[in-house]
Amino acid sequence: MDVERILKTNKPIPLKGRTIIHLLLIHQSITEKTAEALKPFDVSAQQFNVLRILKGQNGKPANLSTLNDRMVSKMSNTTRLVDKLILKDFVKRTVCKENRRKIEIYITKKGEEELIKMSNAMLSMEKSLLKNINDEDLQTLNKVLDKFNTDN
Amino acid sequence: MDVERILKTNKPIPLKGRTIIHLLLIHQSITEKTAEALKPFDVSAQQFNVLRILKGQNGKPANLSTLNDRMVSKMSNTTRLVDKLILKDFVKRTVCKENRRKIEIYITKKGEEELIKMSNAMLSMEKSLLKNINDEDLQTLNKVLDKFNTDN
DNA sequence: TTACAACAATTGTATATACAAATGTATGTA
DNA sequence: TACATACATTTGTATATACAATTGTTGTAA
Repeated sequence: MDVERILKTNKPIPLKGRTIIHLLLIHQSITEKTAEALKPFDVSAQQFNVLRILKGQNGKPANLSTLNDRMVSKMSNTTRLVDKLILKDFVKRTVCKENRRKIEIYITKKGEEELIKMSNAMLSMEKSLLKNINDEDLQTLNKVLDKFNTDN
Repeated sequence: MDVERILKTNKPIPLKGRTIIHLLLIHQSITEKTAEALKPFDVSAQQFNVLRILKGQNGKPANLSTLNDRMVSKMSNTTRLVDKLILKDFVKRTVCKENRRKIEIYITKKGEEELIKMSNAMLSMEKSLLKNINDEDLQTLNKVLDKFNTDN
């Protein structure tokens, strides 16, 4: 990942700017590789994420707000995202008895089975992406990333 | 940026996976802050990027393929992206005399003036985002990021 | 009990992006 | 010259995402 080569420039890039660009380029790469890894299962990264969250519920249902809290995406998408997972028979949706405003979403047997395969594909993707980075470097990386100021 | 808190989980996340998620969360943050910084100028991050590339040409025009090489985005968008910049009178587009297949794109005076303001906004955004990270950490970060395996 | 605010999810619409096909131009070659 | 091929950009279409407005439900204060 040689930032200067990718941007096809010969003048040095300021450290802060270079860092940001570097992160954007790596994100680009992660996104592409994720899409590729999940392609055989016909799900998007976000759909995979929803399935993973539902799995983490250990049988308990999650409603849309909960899903949304644990995701990056916006609320309006979550409904349609779940719609697509229902079409694939990966999740079920029912109205919450206690509070009819809420929707409860469960992962199905089929969804769980597919999720296992997806997770394996994702793991080998991650392994490949990080194959040149040892655990010590990863620790260091995470430590620096922790320092990012992500609040406004 | 406490990954576990954001994902609202109490079980530890594997190092590799945590790193990927960490990067995705930071990207999310960069994207949001960038959009916010550029909002007063009514340009998207990609439009800003195009202007910056054109500025870097030092008066020489760039054609669409060149722009595309230096960008992350896909070719089909570049035409429409430039369309929008033309509407704002930030760039000009002419057919190349030597090779009528090619399109030459220049930044306008107005585009350059706005670009300076945009760049300042972006700089202070970057400064704010990285305010807790010193130069040594940034160097370390870049060194580890260099090790990412971004080829297929 | 009614009226109103808050909540949870959905829908509409505009904009952005991705992928494939189409258009117009140039080049090589038989 | 005529043809096929490659090049550079554009267009069409499907899908994704963002933002605002809407629907249906619940809680609560007068």
